[in-house]
Amino acid sequence: MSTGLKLKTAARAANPAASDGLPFANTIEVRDACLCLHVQRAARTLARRFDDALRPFDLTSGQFSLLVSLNRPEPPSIGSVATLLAMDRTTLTANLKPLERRGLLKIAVDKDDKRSRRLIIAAAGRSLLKRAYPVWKSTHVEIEFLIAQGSADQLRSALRSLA
Amino acid sequence: MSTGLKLKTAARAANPAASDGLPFANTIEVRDACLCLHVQRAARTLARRFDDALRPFDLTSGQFSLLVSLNRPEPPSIGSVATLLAMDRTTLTANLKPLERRGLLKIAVDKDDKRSRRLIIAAAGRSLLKRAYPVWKSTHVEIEFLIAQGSADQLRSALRSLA
DNA sequence: AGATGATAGGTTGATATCAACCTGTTGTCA
DNA sequence: TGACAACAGGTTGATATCAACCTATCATCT
Repeated sequence: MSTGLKLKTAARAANPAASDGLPFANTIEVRDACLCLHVQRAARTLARRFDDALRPFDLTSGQFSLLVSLNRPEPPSIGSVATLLAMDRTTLTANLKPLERRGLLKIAVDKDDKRSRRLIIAAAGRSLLKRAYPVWKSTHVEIEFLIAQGSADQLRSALRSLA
Repeated sequence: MSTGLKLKTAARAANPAASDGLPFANTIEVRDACLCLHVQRAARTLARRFDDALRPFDLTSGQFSLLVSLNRPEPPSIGSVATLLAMDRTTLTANLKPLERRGLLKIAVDKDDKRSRRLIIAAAGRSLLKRAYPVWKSTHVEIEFLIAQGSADQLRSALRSLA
C-alpha cells in the first residue's frame, strides 16, 4: 500500500502536469490535432522556403504576394487588398512602407474619395515581378511535389474554407 | 490598321503590366495557386480566431501552442521546441520573454550541458493551460465544421508534408 | 445646410519573425 | 593536453502582425 502511494507520488513529482495542470493526453491532443498549430507550422516553413528563393530579388514571400496582388489594371484600395490577403488593415499599411521606400509602388489619395488610397505598382515593381516570377514558379513546382499526388487542389480548397 | 494599333496602345496604357511587367494571367496564376499565399491567409485567419477565443486568458494562439509544447514530463531545450514548432530559434527566444515575465515558465541552464537551456512550465502556466483547454477545444470543433466533412485529417496530413 | 453615423485609413505599442553576427561550451583529434 | 570544429543560445536590426485609439471624409436624413 505504502509502496503504491510512494510510486504515485513519485510519478506526480516527475510529471506535475498530471496533478494540477492539463493532463498530458490533452497536450498530445492539441499537438497532434490543432489546425491552428499545423497551419502556422506550414506557414513558417513555406515562408522560409520562398524567402530563400526570392532573396536574390530582395523580396520576402509576403512582399511578393503583396506586389502580385497590386499587379492589376485598376489600382486597388488598402482595405480591399487587406481583405484579399486576409490580413489586418494596419499590417498592410506597415508592409507597404519598405516597398514604397524602394519605389516599387506608390500610394495615392483616390480622387473620387479622399478617404481612400490607391495602391499603384510602379514600373520598378512590375519589372521586379516579371523577373521573380520564374523563381516563384520553379519553387512552387518543388513544393507541389511534397504533397501527395493530386491533393494540392484539395489542400487549397480546404485552406480557402478556412480563410 | 491604324485603328487596331491605337486600340492596342490604349489597352496597354490601361494595363501597363501587360507590356513591361508580369502578364496579368500570371498574376492570376499566383493568386489562385500559390500555396504559400493560401497557407499564410489561412494562418492569419486561424490565428485571429484563436486569439479572440483565448483573449480572456491573455494568451495568443502562438503562446498557447508554445505553452502546450512545454507541458510534458521532461523540460525540453530551446532548439528542440523551435524544431517542433518549425520556427526560428531566435523567434522562440523572443516569444519566451513575455511568458517568462508573467511567471508562466522558467528558463534554466541544463546541468549536464551548460550550453543548453531547459524550458520549464511553471505551476501558473499549467493551471492556465488547464483553464484554456476547454476554450481551445470548442473553438477547434467550430473550425473543423468549416472544413468539408472528413477532410480535416487529409488537411493535417498535407500540412505535415509541408512542414 | 447641419448633425450624425458610417467608412477609410493612420499611429502607437506590444509581440512575432527571421538573418547576421556574437559568446560560451562541448567533443574530437592530433 | 591543446587546438579547433561543432553545437546551443543570445543580441540586434528590420520587417510582420494585430489591438486600441485617433482623424478625415462621405453619406444620409432632417
